Amino acid sequence: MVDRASDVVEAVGSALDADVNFLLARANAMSMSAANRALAPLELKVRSYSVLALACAAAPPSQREIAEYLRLDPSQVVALVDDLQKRGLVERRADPSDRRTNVVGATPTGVELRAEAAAATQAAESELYVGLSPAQRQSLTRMLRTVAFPTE
Amino acid sequence: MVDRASDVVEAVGSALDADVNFLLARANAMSMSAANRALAPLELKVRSYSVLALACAAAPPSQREIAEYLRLDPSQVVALVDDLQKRGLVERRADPSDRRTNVVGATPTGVELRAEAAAATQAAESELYVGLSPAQRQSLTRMLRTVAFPTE
DNA sequence: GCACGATCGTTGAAGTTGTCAATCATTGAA
DNA sequence: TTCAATGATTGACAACTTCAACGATCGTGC
Repeated sequence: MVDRASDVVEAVGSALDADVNFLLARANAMSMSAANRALAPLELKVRSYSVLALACAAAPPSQREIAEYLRLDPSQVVALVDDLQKRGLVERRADPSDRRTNVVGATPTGVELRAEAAAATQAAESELYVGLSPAQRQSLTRMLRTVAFPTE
Repeated sequence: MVDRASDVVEAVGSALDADVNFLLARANAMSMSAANRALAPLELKVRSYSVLALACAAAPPSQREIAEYLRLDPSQVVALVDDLQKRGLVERRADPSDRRTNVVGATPTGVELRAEAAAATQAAESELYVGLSPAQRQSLTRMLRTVAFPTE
C-alpha cells in the first residue's frame, strides 16, 4: 500500500519538492490543520485565534490593521470580531483620535482563553517541527519573518 | 500615513511575529498572491499549475497521489484535471496495472505551458525572497522540506 | 472461483471562505 | 468649506472545502 506522504514523494519524484512556494504551501497546510485540531476544543480556529492574539497586544490594533496583518479583506475581520465579541472575548473600543476606527482589545476572559489556546497550539507545533533542531527552528522563524515582513 | 506592513508590525508589536505558524501562513499568503498574479496571464492558478507540474513528472501521478501531495480532497482534483484536460494540457491515461486509477500526464502543449509558468513564477519568487541570501534561501527550502515531508 | 472489504474516481450537497462593489461616517488637505 | 480618501460595514456572488454516497475495480481469504 502506498499511503504515506513520503511514499508519494518517492513515486512522483522531484517535480515540485524543490519549489519553495510549494513547500511553503504544504507546510502551511499541515500547520493549519494541526493548529485547527488543537484549537477545536476551545471553539477557536486559526483565524479567530490570530485575531484574539492580536487583540491581546499591549497596543490593541484597529480592524484595518488586523486585516493587513492577517492579509484578510476588512469585511472578513468584521465577522471575526463580531463572533469574538459575542463570546465576550474581545471588545470594540472607540479610538479617541479617530472616530472612524475601532480598536479591538481583549477582555480578561479573552486574555485567559488566549493563554490556553497558545498552550494548545504549542503542543501541536512541537510535533510538526520535530525534524528540526531548536537552532534550526529559530533560524526558520527568522527567515520566515524576513519573507513575511520585508524591508524592516 | 500608516500603510506598509512593517508599520503595522511596529504598531501592533510582537503579538504573533514570533509564532512560526503565523509567519508560515503570512509568507504563504504572500507567495500565493504573487504567484497567482504571475500565472494569471497564462490562465493558471497556483493549484492548476501545481497539478500541471506534477503531470509533467517522469512518472506521472494518479489523481489520488496528486490529492495527497497537494493536500486536497480527491474531488477537488477531479475538477482541476477536468479543466486542464479540457484545455488540452493534460490527459487521463489508463493505468494497465490498475484499471481504477487514472494516471495524469501532460501533453506536449502542457509541458510547454508548464515551462512558461515556471519562468513566470520564478520571477515573482525572486522578489519575494529578496531579503534572503542564496544560501539562506537554500537553507529555508531544506528546512521547509523537512517540515512538509516528515520522516524521510 | 467467489464473496468480502477496501480503494479510486466521480458526483452532488452543504458549509466556509474569498472577493468586490456600495454605503455611511469621519478625516485631512486644498 | 468642500472634496477626495479612509475605516467599518453590508450584501451579493464566486471559489474553495468537506463530506457522504456511488459504481467500478482490486486484493484477500475461503
